[in-house]
Amino acid sequence: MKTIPRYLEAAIATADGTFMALYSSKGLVGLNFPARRGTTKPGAAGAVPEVIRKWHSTTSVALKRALTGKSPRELPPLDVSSGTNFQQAVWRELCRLKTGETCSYGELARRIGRPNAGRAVGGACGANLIPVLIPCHRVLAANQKPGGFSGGLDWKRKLLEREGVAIQ
DNA sequence: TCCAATATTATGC
DNA sequence: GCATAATATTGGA
Repeated sequence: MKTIPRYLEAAIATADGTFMALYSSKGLVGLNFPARRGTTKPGAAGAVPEVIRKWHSTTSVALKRALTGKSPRELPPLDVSSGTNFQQAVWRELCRLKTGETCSYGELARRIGRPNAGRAVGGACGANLIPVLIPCHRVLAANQKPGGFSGGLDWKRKLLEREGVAIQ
């Protein structure tokens, strides 16, 4: 699962910056937080297949809604083939969380049938390539402690706050 | 195959 | 509260 064939990158401009979406032939593979400086320019949009343009449109809308604390109406197909079985199980479970709902790593582990794999769940969340759309930010540690976040704890706090979730 | 690292959790001081 | 041990999964030597 290291083989990264060839992905297509497309930019999504939001009020919080320009996100970078990564697509494969199967669907959305990854989503990156806005890079500090001059993000790589939106590549040649002309070479983008029709399907991906549609996905990108859906992704764009879903992302913007998610950023404002609302649940996306529609998600593009997610290509999670880059993750292990365990990770995919975790991500699938994450997608079940509704806006404003939170869950602990331990509880999440329990839901996927690995009651003691809380730590591994943390690892799976950290390996999540599609933050925001796969709500890894809604996962807190046991005592409602913040835990961590790939794109920076700052984002986690901001996202949760917009969904009406207060964290210590 | 083994070793080290982790966005955890439960327990003991 | 802080330090320590236990546990699951992953990635690399």
